[in-house]
Amino acid sequence: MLDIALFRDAPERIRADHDRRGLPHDAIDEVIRLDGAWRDLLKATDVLRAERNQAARAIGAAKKAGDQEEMQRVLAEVASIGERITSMEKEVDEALAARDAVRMSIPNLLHEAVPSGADESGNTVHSVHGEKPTFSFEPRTHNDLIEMNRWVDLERAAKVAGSRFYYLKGDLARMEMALSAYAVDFLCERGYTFVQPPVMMNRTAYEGVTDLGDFETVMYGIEPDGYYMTATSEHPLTAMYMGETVPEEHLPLRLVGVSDCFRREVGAHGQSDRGIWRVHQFRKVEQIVISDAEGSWDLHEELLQNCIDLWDALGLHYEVVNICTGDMGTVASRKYDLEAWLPGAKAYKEVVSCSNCTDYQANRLQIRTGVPGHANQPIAHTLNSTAVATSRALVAIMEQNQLEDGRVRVPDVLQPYMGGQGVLESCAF
RNA sequence: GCGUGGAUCGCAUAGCCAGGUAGUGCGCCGGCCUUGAAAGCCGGUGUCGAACGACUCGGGGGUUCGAAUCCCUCUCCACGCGCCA
Repeated sequence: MLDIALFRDAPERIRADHDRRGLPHDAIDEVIRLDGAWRDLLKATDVLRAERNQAARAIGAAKKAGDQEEMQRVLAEVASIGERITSMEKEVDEALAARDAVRMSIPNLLHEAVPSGADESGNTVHSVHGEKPTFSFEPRTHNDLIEMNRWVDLERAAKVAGSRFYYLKGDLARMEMALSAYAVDFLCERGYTFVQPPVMMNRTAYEGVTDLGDFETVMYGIEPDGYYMTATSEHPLTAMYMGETVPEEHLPLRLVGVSDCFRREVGAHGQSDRGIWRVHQFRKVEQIVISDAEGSWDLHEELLQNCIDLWDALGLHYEVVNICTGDMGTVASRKYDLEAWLPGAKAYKEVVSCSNCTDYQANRLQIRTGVPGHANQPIAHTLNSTAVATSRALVAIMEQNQLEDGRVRVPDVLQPYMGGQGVLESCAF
């Protein structure tokens, strides 16, 4: 959510941003109009309340003085004012909610380096890493590999849970744990603090970190308790400091979280999404940074560099993509994706997303930086980046490291986490 | 799950029983004083607002002319009991 002061003092900055995105200005004008209406209503209500407060004080004074007559006179005078205030207050609340409903739909201001483009075809390649692997045989898709090795049981998961769930079995399940542990260790060595967050959040906290539409299409709701399963540890980790001032001596706050992620994936269908590429539950190691405004762009580059070093260490071939205006979404000001090469699918596909949300999330969450206790503390900046989403990283490793017989070579850096095992063997059942 | 006690300004605390301008200490900011600092003294120190003013005592609702204070409800915390990996 953008600072309301931008709408009042510098709406031309928001308009210029909408021009880059190819969006009309209607919503901006609507916010400005609704803000004016809210402020007028609030002012009128304040006048009424001032009247009531004055009367209440007069009654108190008359009572103390023992002047029954004066007390009764003032009482009669303000008899109906309470009801009027109550109904005005309701209007004020509605006016503010109406303003913010539209304000919430307005996306973050884009960084100037974001390339222009209408959709994902406008994304530009930032850099290419590793060598495209070559095979002396026709490489299989991960779907073939998990099936022939019995590493994933989709049918029984569908029986027990539903479609897009899976049992991860044997050596592949073991490598999943190795990946998580390796990525966490990797970031801890770089000064990130390991945090295991709750995987359910309440509605208030969740509204601070995501689009309202996500409640319909992404998150699972837990009734009767009113919790939501987290779609990524970005959400509980970013909301962690909601309503607080992070002391400047702790900045930037570098966190590495690991959690299972739960996504409804409403509307997602298709052959390309078979297997474990797009599923309702997967584990993800996530980088989160809370910083001040000055440091956030350097930290965005740091997050990307961590991903590059981590994925290089896994020995995989991938591209870093600079996301364009038309593919950006609401919250990020700038975003890089890592797209790994899948030899079986013969395509680069998204495995990492690295965003600087600037003050857009922190504004809604009211996360500030500075010295606690001071007035008007600046709003923090929040950044997030995948380190590894293990289900997708497993797909990339399986397809790039596959052997002719269908087994898979374990990346060197993961072998110490698997008792020195060098190759994934198939499951007996 | 049951019971008891709590939640007040950045922190700590008073006010609640008995409704009538949210007080005090610490911290922080500014001023006086000083070569400079400390101490001391004075003022300020939540939100909206140009200002008058309004709002703010965990959240929501109610009673009342008026609620931190009374009533209802929810959340969280502490302690005890019960249950439990």
